[in-house]
This record gives sequence, structure tokens and C-alpha cells, in this order.
Amino acid sequence: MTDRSTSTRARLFAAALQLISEQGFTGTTVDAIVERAGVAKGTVYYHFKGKTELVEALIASELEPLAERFAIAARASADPLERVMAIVRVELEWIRDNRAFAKLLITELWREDRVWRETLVMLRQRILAHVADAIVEGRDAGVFPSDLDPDFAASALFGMTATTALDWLVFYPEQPLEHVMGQIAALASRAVRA
Amino acid sequence: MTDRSTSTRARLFAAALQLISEQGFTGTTVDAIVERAGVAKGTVYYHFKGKTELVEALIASELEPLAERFAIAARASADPLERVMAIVRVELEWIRDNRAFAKLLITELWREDRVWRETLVMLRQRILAHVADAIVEGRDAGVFPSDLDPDFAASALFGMTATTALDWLVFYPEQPLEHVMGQIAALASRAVRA
Amino acid sequence: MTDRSTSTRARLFAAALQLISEQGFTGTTVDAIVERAGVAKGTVYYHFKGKTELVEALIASELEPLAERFAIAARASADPLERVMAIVRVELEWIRDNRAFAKLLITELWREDRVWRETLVMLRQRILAHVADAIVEGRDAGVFPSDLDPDFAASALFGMTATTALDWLVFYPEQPLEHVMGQIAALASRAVRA
Amino acid sequence: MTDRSTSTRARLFAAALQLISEQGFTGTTVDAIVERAGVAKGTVYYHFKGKTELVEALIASELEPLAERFAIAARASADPLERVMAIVRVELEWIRDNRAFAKLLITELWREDRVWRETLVMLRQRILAHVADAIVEGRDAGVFPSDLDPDFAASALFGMTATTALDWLVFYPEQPLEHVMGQIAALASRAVRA
DNA sequence: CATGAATGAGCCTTCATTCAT
DNA sequence: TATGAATGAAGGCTCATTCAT
Repeated sequence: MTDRSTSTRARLFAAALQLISEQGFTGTTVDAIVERAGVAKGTVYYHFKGKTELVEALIASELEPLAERFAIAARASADPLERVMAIVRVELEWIRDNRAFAKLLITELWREDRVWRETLVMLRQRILAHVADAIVEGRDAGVFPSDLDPDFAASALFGMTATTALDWLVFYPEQPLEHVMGQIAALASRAVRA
Repeated sequence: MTDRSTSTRARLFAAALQLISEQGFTGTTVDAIVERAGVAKGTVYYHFKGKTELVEALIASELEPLAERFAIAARASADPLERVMAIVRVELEWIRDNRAFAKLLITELWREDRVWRETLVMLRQRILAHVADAIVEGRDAGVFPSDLDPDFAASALFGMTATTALDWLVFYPEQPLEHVMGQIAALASRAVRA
Repeated sequence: MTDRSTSTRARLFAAALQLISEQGFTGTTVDAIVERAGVAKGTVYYHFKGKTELVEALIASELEPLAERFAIAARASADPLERVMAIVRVELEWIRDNRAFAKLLITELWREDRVWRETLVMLRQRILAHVADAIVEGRDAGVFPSDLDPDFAASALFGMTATTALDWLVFYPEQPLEHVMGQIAALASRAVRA
Repeated sequence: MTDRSTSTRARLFAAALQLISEQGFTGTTVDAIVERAGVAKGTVYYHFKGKTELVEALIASELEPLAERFAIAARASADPLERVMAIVRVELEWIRDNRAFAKLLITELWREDRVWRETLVMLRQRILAHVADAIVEGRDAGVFPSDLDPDFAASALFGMTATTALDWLVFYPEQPLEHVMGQIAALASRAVRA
């Protein structure tokens, strides 16, 4: 893979990400992507089999580092509550820094007709597993309520954080991260505490 | 409006709703809608100005009764926590009974290039206002923590319920509503309790 | 099927036939077909699934009457030699009157990557079967040589006629049919005579 | 011309020949040719001006030896009938050994929009002239019928042999050459004998 | 009130060709 | 001598929309 090749792919990824986050997958044309990327149309088909495969590659390229960040956060502390909070913080920071990709994920996660759906669902499961693990531990240690369903609680915390973060960015973008984090931390920690 | 006319519109709504919830607005063709509805293509353009207006009318027809249900729930009790819980229950029940429309709302809410975006955002504000009102009351009455930001908390509770509900329907559909409601109630009531 | 619909299809068939006989299937664009037919591009895709299916339908529409003409010629006489000659004459006349389609058949018969290949091969077999039948009869009656392989002989007569006819039309178009027919008849009848 | 260069051209020729015989000229892509030849795309344009010129060169490289073989066969004997039969045999053997190229010739001979058409037509004339010469001689010597049109007869014999040979290879490949040759020889020699 | 044949702009994709290395 | 990344014109096809019936 030459440098030129790598850079071309990167520019296609960036252009596609931005446009799809704004207009969705179907609403984004290859013409628009290549115009924004500053390459010719054929270049997409030299590097990828088609528009779908371009987006598949884009998602794969973004997902691996994301999963890694969550894995690191999940090992951040011995305390279950602190671990959950660390994951929530990573989620929040990541959405702030990757708003376009976050919107892409949200709108694509519920579409059942996409080839990359499987990939997204599996990523979500990996992240939720970290949260659920921490909840099980906390429950066993007596710091979390005994009647907590770990999978539901993980899903609830994750979804609460994601939607709140997107609301924040769309409707109250001037609020500092720390305020949002504080609110979510307060809600989340009370929600799971025994 | 004759009976025949009403029934034709209803069949178009049903077909469009189902397809759009599965494949999105752009991904759903007029051909597919009329085939599922069992009418000819021209019929869409007899009843509506175009595809967009068909969906606008569909959304409008679903939204008014939905808003009304939330308004009723918000008056259900004098107790702030009970009111919040009543709204959450309505949300949960509604998503269970209108899964297709719920998915449509989720994926369309974040798209900034749709004519009905305004409408959806306003509906969301109306519902969140009910929750936020209850939170303010509960905070003033001392049953909710004093440092709670009512708008954030409302958004968080609403989003937590919505994403959990969708997860439930997509990944664990065999769980009874009461179990889900119990879990969410437990998390939500602890989250906001002083 | 409305009249308008039928006429549109007929015009598409005529345009496609002419162009494909000149430039081959791949070399003929849908744009060229619709321009010659005087309809819009989408019309092709309203009536047919695609360019391939348009040509499939065209071939099917031409083949049935052709096969019928051969069947009639094959019943023209009780004399085996006369029957063979009647079939040869039909072949010759048909090529003269359907030069475009004849060229299309020649160039497409040997292409192994076409969906309609099967159809063409079967038609050829049906026609050759008539010739082979007559040859078997003539052989049994002692008017044809006993060592004649009916299938090979049928194929040889048919191919001889077809290539000669095309040569005639391309290189010596001014020759009258009767001269060509006389030459082929002389060669063919001597070739199979005992 | 280095050895490497010669070998590269040979591999391009072989790949192009195979593919074009299966899918036609227009249906064969430069990508497919280079992949089969195992060289990079630019290599075609280093050696040839373009795809058309590659095929022109390929045809030229195959045609000269072919014409030579026919010329030799035409001098094989003093007897007119034996000379015609020798040419037919060469045609048959050559088609058996160069099936791909034979199919290419058949499908390209009738296409009026190819730069190499002229070349193919001239080759055909050269071969037919040998046959026609022999027929004229035989006619003058009284061994062939006096009413035989030499050009038509040559074309008929040549076409009969070519189509029978292709039929043989496609539909009855297990038959030995001698059987086919025997059948054609019997038909042909009777056809032209006085 | 409803139909369905026809439209044409715009889509995704293909592919012969160029060119810097 | 050969490469392969990049190009862009042109192709097949889709689909919201129109309109005569």
C-alpha cells in the first residue's frame, strides 16, 4: 500500500463519514463523496468494490480503536462503580469527538437491511459486556442492588448516555463536558447504587 | 372524504410506515409502497403531493394521539415520581405497540435535512417538558436532589427508556413488558431520588 | 396489454434488432435503442427488467414464427429430397427477409455467456431434426447414400445454406434469389444423392 | 525485441484470444486480459497503442501462418478434387486446433464496425480463391459440373466445413476427426462431382 | 376516485486510457 | 521494461413524478 493510496482512502473515508452523518447512507451519492474528497469518481471503484464496501471499510476502520478505548476504560479501576463511570465517560468523550460517526451509528444500528449491521451489533455487545461485568461484580459485592438485571442495566446506562450526549451536542452544544458528565454521573451512580 | 378514500389513505400509511421503519425514508420507493398497499402508483399522487407529503401526513396522523397519551399520563397523579413513572410507562407501551413508528422516529430525529424534523423536535420538547415539570416539582418538594438539571434529567430518562425499549424488542423480545418496566422503574426512580 | 403498450414494445424490438445486428449486443447501448425507438430511457425498464431481457423477449418473439415456417416446409412433400430442398429454400428466403436477425443469430449462437443461448440452440436442434428426419427417410428409401450420418449432413446443409446466404447478401447482393437457390440446390442435391 | 518483451506479448495474446473467443471483443475487458496474462494494466499500453491494436496484432500474428497452410494445401496435388479436399482438411484441422480463434473469426467476420474487418475479408478471399481456382480447373477438365459457379461453390464448401466443424466441437466433441472428415469429404466430393 | 404507461434526471458502476514512478 | 493508482466519459438502471384515460 503506497502512501498515495493510503491518503486517498483516508480522504474518501473522511468525506463519506461527514456526508453520511448528515444525509444518511442512501441519501449520500458517490458524486458528493468524491467531490468532497477531491478525487475522481472512478477512484472509489479502484479502491473499493462499491459504495457499500467503502462504508463497510470506513466503519471497520473506526470501530477497532473505539472498542479498544472501551476495553481500556473497563480495566481502569478495581471499583465496579468507578469502572462503569469510566466507560460512560469514554462514551461521552468519544461522541463529543466523533459526532459524525456517532450519528451514523445511531441511525444505522436499527436498520435491518445493511451488511454492516452484524458488525455494529457485535461491537455494541462487546461494550455492553464490559458494563454488565462490572454490574455483576458490584451486585455480588453488595454495592449494587441484588435485583438488577445486568444486561438491561448495561443497555439502559449505555443508551441513556448516548442519547443524552447527542441531545447535548444538538440542542445545548455550549454546555461544558464536565457539566454533562456530572449530571450523567449523578443519575447513573444513583440508579445502580444499592 | 368518502370511505373508499379513507381506506386507501390508511393502506398507504400502513405500507409506508412498515417499509420506512425497515429501510428508511430514502430507501423506500413509491413502487414498494403501492405494491404493498395494493393500489396503483398514480393513487399516491392523487391523494398526496408526493412521497414526502405522504410521510408528513403519516407522521402527523400518528403524532397527535401520541402527544395526547403523554399529556394524560402527565396528569395522572399528584406525586412527582409517580408522574414521571407514568410517562415512562406510556413511552414503553407505545414503543411496544408502535415498534415500526418508533424506529422511524429514532432514525429520523437526527437527520437535519427533513421537512418534518421541526415537527418531531417539537413533539419531543412537549413530552420532555412534562417530565421536566414533574422533576422541578419534585426537586422543590425535596424528594428529588437539588442539583438535578431538569432538562438533562428529562432527556436522560426519556432516552434511557427509548433505547432500552428498542433493545428489548430487537434483542430480547420474549421478555414480558412488566419485567422491562420493573427494571426501568427501578433504575429511573433510584436515579432521581434524593 | 393496451395498444399503446404493444406498439411501444414493437418499436423497441425493431430498434434493438437493427442496432444489435450491426454492432452486437454489448456494442449496442440502451441510449441508442431508445433514441431509435423514439421513447424515453425509462420506458425500457418499465417494459423489461433490463437490456438483456429486452433482447430475450425480442428473440422469443421472432423465433416462434420462424420455427413454424420450418415445420410447414418440412411437411411440404412426401419426397425426402424435395423436403430437404423446401427447408433450404425457407432458410434462404428467411435470411434474405430477416438479414438483421440472421446476423444476430450467427454472432450470438457461438457465445457461451448469454442467457438466450439455450433457446437458440434448441431452435437450431428443432430445425435440424426436420432435415435429419428427411435424410433418414431418404436413406432408408435408398435415394440417399447409406453411409450418411443424418445429424452431420443436416448440420452441413444448414450451415452451408446459412453462410452462403450471408455471403450472398454481404458480397454479391445484386444476385437474384433464384440463382443462389439454384446453386445451393445443385450442390445440396448432389451432395446427398446416392 | 528482448525475450522478456516477446514473452509478455505472447501471454497477452493468449489471454486475449481465450477471453475474446468466449465473450467477444467488446465483452472482454483489459482488466480481464491482464489478470489472465499475469501482468499489470499499464503493460498493455506499453506494448500496444490500445485494446484494439492489441487484437489487431493478435489477429495478424495468427493469420499469416494460417494463410500459408492453405497455400500449401492448394499446391498439394495436381488433381482438382484432391486439392479441394486438402483445403477442406486444413480448414477442419485448423479449427480443431484453434477453436478459440475460429470462434473469434466467425463472430467478428460479420461485424461491419471493426478495423480488422478488411483484413479478415481479404484473408477469406485469398482462401476462397484457392478453392475457386481448383473448381475452375476441374470444371474445365470436365470432372466438375459445367454449371457450377466457382465463387458460390467455394463459399458454400468453405462455410459448410466451418459450421460443421464448430458444431462438431461444440456439440459432438467426442467424435474423431476422421469421422467428421469422412462425412464432409463424402458430401463435398459428391456435391461438386459431375 | 383510480389507473398504469411513460418520462428523464440522476444514480451507481464499468472500463479504456493516462502517467508518475 | 513494467507498474498500478488515478481518471472521466459513458453505460445500465432507478425512481419520483406526470398525465391521458
